[in-house]
Amino acid sequence: MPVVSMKDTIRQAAIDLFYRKGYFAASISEIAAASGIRKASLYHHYESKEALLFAILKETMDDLMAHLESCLEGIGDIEARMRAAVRGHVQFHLRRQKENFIANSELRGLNAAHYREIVRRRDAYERVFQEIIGAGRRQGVFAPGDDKILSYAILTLCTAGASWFKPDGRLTVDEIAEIYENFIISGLKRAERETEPGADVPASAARA
Amino acid sequence: MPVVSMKDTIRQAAIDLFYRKGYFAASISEIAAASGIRKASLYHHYESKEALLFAILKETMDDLMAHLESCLEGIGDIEARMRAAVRGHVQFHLRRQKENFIANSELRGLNAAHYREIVRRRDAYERVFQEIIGAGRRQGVFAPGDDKILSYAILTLCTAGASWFKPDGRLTVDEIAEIYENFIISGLKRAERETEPGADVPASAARA
DNA sequence: GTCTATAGAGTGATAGAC
DNA sequence: GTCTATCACTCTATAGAC
Repeated sequence: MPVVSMKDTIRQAAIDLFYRKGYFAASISEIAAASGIRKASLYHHYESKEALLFAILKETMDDLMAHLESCLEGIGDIEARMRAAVRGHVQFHLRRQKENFIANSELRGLNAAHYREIVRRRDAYERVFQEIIGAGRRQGVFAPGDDKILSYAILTLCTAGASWFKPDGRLTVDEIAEIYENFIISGLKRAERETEPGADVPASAARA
Repeated sequence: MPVVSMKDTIRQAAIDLFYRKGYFAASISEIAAASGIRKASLYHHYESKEALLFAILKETMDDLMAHLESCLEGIGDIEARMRAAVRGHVQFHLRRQKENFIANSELRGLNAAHYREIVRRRDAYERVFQEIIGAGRRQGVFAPGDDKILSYAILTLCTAGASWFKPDGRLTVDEIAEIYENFIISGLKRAERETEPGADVPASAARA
């Protein structure tokens, strides 16, 4: 048995090319060449280009959820749970930068059935954050706000880190995670308190 | 003179298709068809597909910067400046959703010279935010932090709003802008204060 | 300013030998 | 499991008539 299978070699080559050029701009020929085989041989391992994209996205989403669950295990306090969730999210995105970038930008390359499968996983992941935000809000730990919008805000904030992060740059993964952690906890605790003290914000309260 | 020129019609068709399918997945034929002409005629108005993309991105970035400057005009107070900048950024991104989405995801479609031109504009825009953050930090209005990382955080946070916002949805542009405004001001004021009271955070202060 | 026609290259995918 | 050869198609872009 080889140290890494050709299937994994192709996967890695595809991740690299999809990240650098985008799914549509990267060709099967290029992926095959980067894997050291001809393009016809690639079809022995993956039945289509779209299947290769789906395999990458599916594994990334499953690993992301597993990582979140392991980060939250045994933690009860709401603020601690949010800190752990944010830290885990940032860590995963910075450590597996390319795959996560693809997972956030190349969903259009999937067929309808595969698209639904990935979105279902993404929704389940977001729901974990929404539940923590909602629980914190009900306990009075976090200020009133819109759970969904705040969850999108938090997740995209951390996810975006993956687009500028350089592994050998000025800051480490943990330093960046800590900056985000504090920024988010502060934002959640005080957001809107000054304008709507103690009350939930009605969606209809439009400003002029 | 027609109400809208063919050049503008093509531009709008391209914005719509680049937004929905991505730059590489959208073809010149489709853009021409959506504009009511044949593909050969399109080349009378734009010399290449890449030139069409560049025209869209350049105008979007110029308008974005002009909008920011008009939002900040005559405002001196740092917190008020940050609030105005965030509000302006969110407004522009939600009101011109498609163009901004393209500007944040299709830079890879540009040639080297055009890429540099757009990045130069983006950097100038980010610098306005970094200057406000830095001034606030020095005045003690904002907590110590890393100006660049915080500016990326703030901008991507608001930009991301454009990816889920629906113009006829539950919340208005101004409601969303206000949520972000408060979240960000809270995050800036207290971020890291608890862990590093009163001191600037050295980049080398790694956590275990 | 728009058209038809086409050049020239590259695409994802398949057939079948080894 | 990898190869060569090829299919059927699409792509961006150009030539030249009207």
